[in-house]
Amino acid sequence: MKLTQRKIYSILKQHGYKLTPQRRAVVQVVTSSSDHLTPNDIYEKICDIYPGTGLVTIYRTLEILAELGLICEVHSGGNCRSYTMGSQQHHHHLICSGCGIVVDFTSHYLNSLEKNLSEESGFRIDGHLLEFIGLCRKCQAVP
Amino acid sequence: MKLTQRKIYSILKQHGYKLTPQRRAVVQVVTSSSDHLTPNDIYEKICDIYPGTGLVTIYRTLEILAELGLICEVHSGGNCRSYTMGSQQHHHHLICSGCGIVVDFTSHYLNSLEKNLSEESGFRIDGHLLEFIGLCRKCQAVP
DNA sequence: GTAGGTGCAAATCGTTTGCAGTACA
DNA sequence: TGTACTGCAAACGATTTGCACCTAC
Repeated sequence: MKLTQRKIYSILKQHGYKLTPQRRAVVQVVTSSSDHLTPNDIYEKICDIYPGTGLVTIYRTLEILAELGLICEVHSGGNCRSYTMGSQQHHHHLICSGCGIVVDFTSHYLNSLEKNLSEESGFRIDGHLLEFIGLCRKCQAVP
Repeated sequence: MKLTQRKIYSILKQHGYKLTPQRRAVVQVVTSSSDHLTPNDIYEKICDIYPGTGLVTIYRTLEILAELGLICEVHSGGNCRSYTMGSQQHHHHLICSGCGIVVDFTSHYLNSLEKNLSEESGFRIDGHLLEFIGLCRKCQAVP
């Protein structure tokens, strides 16, 4: 299930958030890229769409989108966070530390692991974060 | 293979690094804790061992140790990095969003998942990050 | 003796917050 | 109209850098 811009707009509205041009711009940028984007990447791209938008607004919008599960946060090793489109289907990331490319994958392993853990620990598990870091085929070739 | 302090010292020497008391102190702190430590955690612990050591030196020492693969960097979601002894015994965290308690666990699921992923994607996988977020038994009881 | 290591302070980077003005519903 | 949203600037915390002094080898 892929989230269209329209769908995101309506979800935002449903939750009582106003639809400002800045928010539209952020949504547009995020949905139109399959890469993971740092707030700064988004900021730069937004200069073309809706100039004058502040970086602060982008941070605040990303926070909302992440909270609603419309995008997901990626911790790609470095010191800055980045975001990528979230299909509502739970997925995980395989990140290349060389070029930064992100490969999504899903795994049924996690479901059973989560169930076991929950039973053993008594936790009510709400979510998880799984990321693999490595080098993609291309970057392995380049020294 | 478990890394002793002595072994780490000799590896440092082999690579042309000098053995200063500050570096010894960092190694001592890191090897004597099985937890994940932020540079600041280490800084505080070092006050007892070798007071006067600067936070800067800790950063620089950690960088060296990480580069030599003697410790490994952990990105526990938040905005600050932390380090842990690099044993090949990978473990993961189950974190309560209520009280913040952290439960460690290991999983053999991950090994097979990593292997599959590596084969399918062509990535050389160097590490991973797995965290579950939820509510522990106690926090579920308290509204 | 010398190159490498240290500590301080200041710079830097990513992110957050306070606040006054603005615009969506 | 009123509340939520925006943008600026300044605050903030983690990390890095410049530089003069120090110390392990």
